Amino acid sequence: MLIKMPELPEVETVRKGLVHLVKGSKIQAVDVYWDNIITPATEVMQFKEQLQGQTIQDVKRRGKYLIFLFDDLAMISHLRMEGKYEVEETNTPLKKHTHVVFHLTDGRDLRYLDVRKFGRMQLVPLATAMEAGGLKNLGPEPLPDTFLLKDFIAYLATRSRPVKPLLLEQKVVVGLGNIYVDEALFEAKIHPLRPADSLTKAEAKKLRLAIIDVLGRAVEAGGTTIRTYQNALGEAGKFQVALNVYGQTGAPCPRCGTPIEKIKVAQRGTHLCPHCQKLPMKYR
DNA sequence: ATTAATCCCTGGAGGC
DNA sequence: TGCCTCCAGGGATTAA
Repeated sequence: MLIKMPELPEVETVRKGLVHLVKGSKIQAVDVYWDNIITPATEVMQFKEQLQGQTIQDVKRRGKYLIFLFDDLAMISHLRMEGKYEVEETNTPLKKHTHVVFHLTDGRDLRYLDVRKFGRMQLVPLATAMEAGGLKNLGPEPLPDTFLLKDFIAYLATRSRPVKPLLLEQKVVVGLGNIYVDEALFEAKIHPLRPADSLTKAEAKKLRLAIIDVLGRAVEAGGTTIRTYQNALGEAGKFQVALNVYGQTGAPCPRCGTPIEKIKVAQRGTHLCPHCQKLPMKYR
């Protein structure tokens, strides 16, 4: 099973690679080949002009977002499904699906590639960079000290919608994508369609630990298996984490042997074990 | 205010 | 082989 989309663990690996390769580099000029990558797309000119002469002071991460800190402003970048960064000598031919090129003053380019063109970049003020744009209203990072059980329980109690789409909102906690949310719900033995406010405290406790565990293990794997920072940053699919349910339709559940089922939940493919993750009749 | 639906995109898979 | 249709999905936006 190849993991294609950059989840939080890969974004963190990309961030480290960017720091390693382009921190301290100065932008000479920017080329944009697909305006909709830039938010708002009507301000591509300003985007190019404002970045000219700026030095990359640091690269941060919040949830699945990257935040480039420059001298006078910041850039929020989301890779969405298939976005990736590469560093190449500026005379190297552009690969297909290259949409934004940051020409650096040292003869290299930082290039953004994205087959689906779903990724986005947005310039924001430096002072409020970590709360701007899509970073507004984000939930806590999926760590024991920031993702607190009491807050999780309180949040769940206020929502009646199914727990899976709630977790994908990035509001109760950040970092879960369609893959790891299925894995976390399986680990906690909770059906994706369970109304959030129907979870017991014991279930919330298990689910919180499962989320922290699944993403934490993936971060570790993502940090160890991407081989090089030489030029390809965050080339997707390099890390392998044992997936129990995602993409395992029909395969035996690792816990009980029941065939894994695939259903639709809020327009998303959803994998689960019908024996381990039971849904009471009243919620069907 | 909450929640569901729509949209953005392309490549790959499956049908014929 | 080639053409067609359908599907995948994060999050912003729009509708209900």
